[in-house]
Amino acid sequence: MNDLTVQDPDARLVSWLASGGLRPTRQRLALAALLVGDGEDRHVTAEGLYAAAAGAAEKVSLATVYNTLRAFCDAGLMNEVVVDGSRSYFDTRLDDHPHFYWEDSGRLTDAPASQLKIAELPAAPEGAEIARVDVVIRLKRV
Amino acid sequence: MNDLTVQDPDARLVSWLASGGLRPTRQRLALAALLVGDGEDRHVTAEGLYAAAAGAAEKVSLATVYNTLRAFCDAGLMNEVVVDGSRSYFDTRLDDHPHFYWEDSGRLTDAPASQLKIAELPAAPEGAEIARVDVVIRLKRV
DNA sequence: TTAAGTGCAAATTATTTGCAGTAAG
DNA sequence: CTTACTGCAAATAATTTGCACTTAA
Repeated sequence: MNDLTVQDPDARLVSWLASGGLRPTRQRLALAALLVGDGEDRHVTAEGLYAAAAGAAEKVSLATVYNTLRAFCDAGLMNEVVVDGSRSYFDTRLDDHPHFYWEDSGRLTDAPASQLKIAELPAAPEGAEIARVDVVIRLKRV
Repeated sequence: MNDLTVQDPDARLVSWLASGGLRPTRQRLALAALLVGDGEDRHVTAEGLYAAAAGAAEKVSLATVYNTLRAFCDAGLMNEVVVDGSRSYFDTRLDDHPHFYWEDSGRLTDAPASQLKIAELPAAPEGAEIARVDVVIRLKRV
C-alpha cells in the first residue's frame, strides 16, 4: 500500500496525497511530512499534530489540522482510534492491529501484531458482519 | 460480587450502593433500579439513561445522571467503555469482556466472553503492566 | 447537625461549520 | 476560470462544575 520507492521526499508525499484523491496543498504537505515523512507509524491527536506543526515552523490553523485529519481518514490514508472518551487519536498505520494505551500519559503506541493471537472470536450476530476488531491493551505504570 | 440473594428489590439496590460506599438517595435508587434492577447487564449512555428515567417518571436531572454514572464507576460498581469518540458508554458488567459495537445504530452489547480466546498477547513493555484489555468487535449490517 | 448529594445554569473541552478569501488543476 | 482548500470565528455537543439548597446519617 505505501510505496516507499526511492524518489525525492516531496514527491512521495504528493503521491501519498494523490492516492487518496487529495490535492497537495502547502498545509497538507507539511502535515503529511510530519505524519508519514519518515515511514514511521505515528499516533497523533489533533492538538498534538497542531503543536508539532507549530514546532516545525509550519503555519497551519487548528481547524485545518482537524479537517485534514478527517480528510486523510475519509481518504483511507489513516485510521481513527478511539481509546480515550475525550480525544481522538489518528494512526498512520492502516492494517488492523493492537495498541498499547498508556493510561498515565495518555500516549498511544502500536503493540506488536505478531504477538497477538486470537484463537477464537465471537461470531457476528445474524444480519451483521465484523468490520474490524479493536484491541487496546491498557497499561499502567508499575 | 453481585449478591443476588432473595430480598426485597429496594434493599438489594441499597446494598448495591452501599457496596460502593454510596448513600441511597431517591435519584440513585431510581437509576440503580434501571441499571441493575433485574440483574441484566446494561450498556447505557448518560443521555439514554436520562431518557429512561424520564420514561419511568423519575425526576433526575441530567447533571445528576452524569455525576451518578461517574460516581458508580469510581465506586467500582460499573465500567466506562469507550467505543465512539463522541459519547461514553457505561456497562453494568464488571469483568473484562468483549463487546459488539453496532456501527450503524451506535448500540453497544456484550459479546459472549466464552467465544473469545486469546492465545497470545503482546507483553507489557518494561515498567508497565496490563491494566485491562479492551476488545471491541465492530459490526456493520450486511 | 453536618457532610454528602442534587439541580440548575454557566463553564469547559474537543470538534465542526459557515463563509469569504486563496490556491490548485 | 472553477472548484477545492484554508482560516478565522462562531456554533455544537458531550460533559463538568460552582454554588445554594436538600437530605441521609
